[in-house]
Amino acid sequence: MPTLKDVAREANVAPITVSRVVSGNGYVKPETAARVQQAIRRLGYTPNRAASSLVTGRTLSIGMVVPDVSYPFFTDIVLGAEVVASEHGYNLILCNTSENLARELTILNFLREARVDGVIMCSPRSEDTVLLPALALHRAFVLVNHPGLGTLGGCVRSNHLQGATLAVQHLVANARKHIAFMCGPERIPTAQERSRGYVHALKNANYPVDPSLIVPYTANLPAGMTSQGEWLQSVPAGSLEWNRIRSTLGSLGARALLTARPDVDGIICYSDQIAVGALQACQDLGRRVPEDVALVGSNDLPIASQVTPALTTLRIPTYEMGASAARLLLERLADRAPQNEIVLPHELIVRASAP
Amino acid sequence: MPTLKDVAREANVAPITVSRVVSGNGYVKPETAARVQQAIRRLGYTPNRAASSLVTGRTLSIGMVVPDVSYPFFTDIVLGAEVVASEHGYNLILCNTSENLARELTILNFLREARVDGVIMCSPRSEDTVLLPALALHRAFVLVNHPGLGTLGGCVRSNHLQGATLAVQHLVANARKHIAFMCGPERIPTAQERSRGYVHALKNANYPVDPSLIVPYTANLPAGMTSQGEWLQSVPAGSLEWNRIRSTLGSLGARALLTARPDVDGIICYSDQIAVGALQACQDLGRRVPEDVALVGSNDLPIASQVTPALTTLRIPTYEMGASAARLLLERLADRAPQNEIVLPHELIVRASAP
DNA sequence: ATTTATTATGATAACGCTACCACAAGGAGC
DNA sequence: GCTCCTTGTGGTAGCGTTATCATAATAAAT
Repeated sequence: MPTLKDVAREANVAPITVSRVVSGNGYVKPETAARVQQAIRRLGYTPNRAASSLVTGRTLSIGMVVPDVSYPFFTDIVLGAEVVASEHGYNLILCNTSENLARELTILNFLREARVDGVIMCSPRSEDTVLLPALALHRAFVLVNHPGLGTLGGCVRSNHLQGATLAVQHLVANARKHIAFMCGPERIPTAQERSRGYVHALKNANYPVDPSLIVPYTANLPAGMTSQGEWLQSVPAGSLEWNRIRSTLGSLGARALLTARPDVDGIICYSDQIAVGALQACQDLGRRVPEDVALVGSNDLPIASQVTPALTTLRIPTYEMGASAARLLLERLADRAPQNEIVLPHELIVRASAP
Repeated sequence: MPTLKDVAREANVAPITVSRVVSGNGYVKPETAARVQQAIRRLGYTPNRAASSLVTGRTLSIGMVVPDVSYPFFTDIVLGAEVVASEHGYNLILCNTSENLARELTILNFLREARVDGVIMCSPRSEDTVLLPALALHRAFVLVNHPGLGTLGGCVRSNHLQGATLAVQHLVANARKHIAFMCGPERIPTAQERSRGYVHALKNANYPVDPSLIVPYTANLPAGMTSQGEWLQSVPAGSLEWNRIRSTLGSLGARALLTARPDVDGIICYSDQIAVGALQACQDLGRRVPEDVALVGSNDLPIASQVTPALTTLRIPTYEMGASAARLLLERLADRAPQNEIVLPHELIVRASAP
């Protein structure tokens, strides 16, 4: 593979001149530049980023860590971050933790070996006391949907209390009397906040908070399993299976809920997949949606608009969150006095499942 | 950030000795190694891959190019490739073309700058005459679902004729008389092969091949657009919207088909998303599925089992395809006499939409 | 005419790591 | 004794690039 030196020889200039032409820094006479460009094309020269970043100390790349790229919610965040990053000449190194706790640290270490300029991390599940030191080893980092790690890094999150309030008030305005909530995986900060948001919103609406209307996520795992992660690891690898698991949990949970509490006439779910499962449970049990039970999902996944009846759901500005995370990180890399936290609002998308 | 030299000084050895401890190559006395390990931990040393690969000429990384990471079909392929790659000490650099033709070449060039050891490319859409030279610049490459680029690279694909035959014969056995096919995007090799597979399978079953039963993909694009790609680029970025577009196309196409040919009693679709759209069209037009119209999708996406009625669909061994692609690439990198092509079979998953 | 700034090019020395060669100590085999 | 092999350690050079300083020619300002 041709090097900068080869090009220099071919164009009869010093290597440094070729470097200037390629990087666009420094003065080069137009004719000289043209001669160099020609040599580059003739030899098929492509610069070596490794060598370059060795000298400059910057890789112009950002580590992006997500639990599951295939989950459209994260895909959109990645997309937003990627657009902003590439506008500034950075590219993303996309890393999948596969919802696997240990992999979070492995990946952070890998990104350190790659000497990425910064890290954007989505919904980490590791203990903060383990995670923070590992993150702090990086030049800069931004967390998405994981508040409370101080000012060492930035944070972008959506307003779960406001979102939950939208959902609860929609059902209240619909004259629903017994509004249940189906929780997400306990370890995930987002899931915790949505649960809290539901409780707050109910209180604000002067509804009693009845524990029997709150369905914990792990309540319906197969015998012997204590977390969703465990279940996910147990199936032959593959995200196709994972989606089924998520919705199966919703189905089991809703069935138990509706059997124990037949008076429930509204269910707010941590995710659209859980809502899809709940929808199936309703159909199995002969409850009409939305007449008997109103259903609200979250994240506005593609599936939300594809099931019948289509799901009313909370849309989170995922693309904007990714873009904001990248902007926050770039500010930190530039050592500009950075904003620490950005909070974005949810939006209620009203469809047939809760009109 | 501490370097190998710093560790060497701390442990009172030569830099090269530290290198040997880290890489595990060469002889080091156990006590020396322990002292070095201690120094590494004390300083928080992490090796610099850029520097290392500059010397060794290998990055131990593989470029993986896919049109859309969020599409579960590709996610699974990526997963398979990743597992095999990491078993051999390689990691994947995941790149998204966003179904964008120009980005295929941009990305191949980026991967060259990164000096990846090889490239796995999924369903490229660029012209072969443009793509092949760009791929040939890499040390080794493997194409997934894109046959016919000779022996310069490897190829992994699924057997579309066999798959189509499964689907057609299933409907024939079900006494369906007028079996239609809804095509995928014309440019995509996979779509072309599935269309060909359908025609072959019909012929083999002694069914007439009626052009009015073949619904081209672009027939139902909005006015002024000539390709799906164009439509995808036109919406505000984001894969969520894309999924809706894919299924909308299916809905429009099926509606036109069923209006023009009311006698159609079976539809085979290029993808599950198109099938979901077709399902909606059937419901809108008052056709019962599967009584009046049997529906077969493809790829066994999560949505296939989540709609009502659940979709009969062709499952493609995606995980295995990714794993095979990685194995093929690693063989090529090791200069072992490599297999050129691996063809994997489809499997028919029978559900309610075509029992 | 002299100073100052701008344009244009190059020589040299790193960046952090490993390949290659060299050397030495110890044991095995003749 | 000698050769040969294994084990253990280090010196030196170089991978492909850019930062830094140096030099020179031209242009602009005094």
